[in-house]
Amino acid sequence: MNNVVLIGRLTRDPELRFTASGKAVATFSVAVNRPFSKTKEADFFNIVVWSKTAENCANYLAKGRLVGIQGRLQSRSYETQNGDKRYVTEVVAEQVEFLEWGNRDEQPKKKNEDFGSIDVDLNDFEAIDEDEDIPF
Amino acid sequence: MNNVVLIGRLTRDPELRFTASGKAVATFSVAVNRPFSKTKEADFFNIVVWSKTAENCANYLAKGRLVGIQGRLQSRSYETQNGDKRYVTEVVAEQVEFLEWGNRDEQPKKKNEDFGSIDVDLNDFEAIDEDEDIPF
Amino acid sequence: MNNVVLIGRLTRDPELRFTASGKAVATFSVAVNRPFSKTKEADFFNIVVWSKTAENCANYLAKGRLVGIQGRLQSRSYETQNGDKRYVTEVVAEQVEFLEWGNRDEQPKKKNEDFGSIDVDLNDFEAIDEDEDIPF
Amino acid sequence: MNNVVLIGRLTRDPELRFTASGKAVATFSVAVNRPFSKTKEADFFNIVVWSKTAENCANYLAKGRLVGIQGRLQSRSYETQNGDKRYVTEVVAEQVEFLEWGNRDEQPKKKNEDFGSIDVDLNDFEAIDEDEDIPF
DNA sequence: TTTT
DNA sequence: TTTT
Repeated sequence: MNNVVLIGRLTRDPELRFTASGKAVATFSVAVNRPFSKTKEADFFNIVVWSKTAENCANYLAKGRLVGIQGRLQSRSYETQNGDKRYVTEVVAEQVEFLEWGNRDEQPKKKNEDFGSIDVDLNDFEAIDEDEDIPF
Repeated sequence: MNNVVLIGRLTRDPELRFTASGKAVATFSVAVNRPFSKTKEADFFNIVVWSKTAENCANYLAKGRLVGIQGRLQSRSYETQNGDKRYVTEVVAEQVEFLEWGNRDEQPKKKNEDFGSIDVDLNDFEAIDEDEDIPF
Repeated sequence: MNNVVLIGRLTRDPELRFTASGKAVATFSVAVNRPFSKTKEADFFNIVVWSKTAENCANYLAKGRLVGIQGRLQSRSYETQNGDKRYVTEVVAEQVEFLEWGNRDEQPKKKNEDFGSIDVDLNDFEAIDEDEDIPF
Repeated sequence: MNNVVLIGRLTRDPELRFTASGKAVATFSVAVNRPFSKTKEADFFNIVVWSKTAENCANYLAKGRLVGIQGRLQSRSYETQNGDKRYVTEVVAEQVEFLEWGNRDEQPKKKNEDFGSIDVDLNDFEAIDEDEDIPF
């Protein structure tokens, strides 16, 4: 059991990359406001999204937009340039719900819905080699 | 909205510390097995628990025990010895459910229940200064 | 462990009532759109909120508004007029996040935030007698 | 966004049925203990599981076993014999984690693991016609 | 720097 | 190294 739900705003535009095997991966960071604390304002989390959802995020999301995210927590380690190990915890999104549509050119087509949900395409999800490295 | 649920096993005994103001904080790490991946076996997360729940965890949990955790994700930064900033993401547990009781001396009193739940005491929770630093 | 997170729209204005002991309870229903199904469009759930949060919901929410809800599932039984038992499942909200502010007179004071979070006041929460009957 | 996590015990053995198109569906009920209430002891929820997971539940679970469930809430209506509409809320499990293995003949094969996870087979999941009626 |  |  490993389940995370967040509602927050993108702190920057999503970045889209591709794995060696051609699988799309989008990454972005999200600011989640804290309800009970006035002095420290938000928590910031790195989000990883795969496949079709990754492309949808890259196409339709932008800095500042409000999203709902459901997924799982993942721990990952990597080596720094100086050769020491670093550990990071990130959220692998299975579902990204757009809670605000843009008013820019990247406006989504489905414009008469006031909010929509861009979910994992299970076909893609199934094809994911979860052990394939994230290309960053 | 910031909600996490995990089921996993402690990778070490909990450590109990106290803030300057005397508030108890327990920390431990949990290994959560991945269902869909055979090659990479588990994710590891740091858990922070406050107040009465912290003491209960310190008293009754031990390395290897299975727990259910409900809480929220938190991002925190600190300075290394060399002065550079490091960012960590951890889980602040609001509820810790014991899914396995020990068979050691630290056996819980309520021994004829086969599983129990040690939840945040709201009295304590309320008293928490969430901006108070974790003492580590 | 009993945890629910929903994002949906109110299907009607919240109703505010009070228990015999004077505790506020708000109830409303929420429509949650299904991502994977085109033919059946939404699921509908009854939400129960207590205390200060109940009053906030009654004051600031209205039919059609988008909210994020975090809470727990509850099963409850009651007797019909004809004396047979009926079972219902509802969501007891611990946190209600306003994802859309109204543009009516019930506009919230904190008007320069574009979304806010109205959480359980732990003081009140603590005071709740969870076995007290919901007045309906 | 529609996400539920429960930990509880089966109140009866799972029942396995098949839809007209041959899709497996298992149903069972789960008792979830309440942490904050002494007088009312548990909430009871109906669980629906599809496909391969349904068969795994039918084969390996039994009354009394402890499980972790992750899924989504679903509302459904049906007609009684007398022709009036009844509404039910149930949990459609996407993941069922066995937190206790049986010591009966239906012992799982993977016996040297002390707990395991039987997840939705995405292949099956994908094939589900979510609008197909549950056969009860 | 990890659990079973 | 952050959103509104």
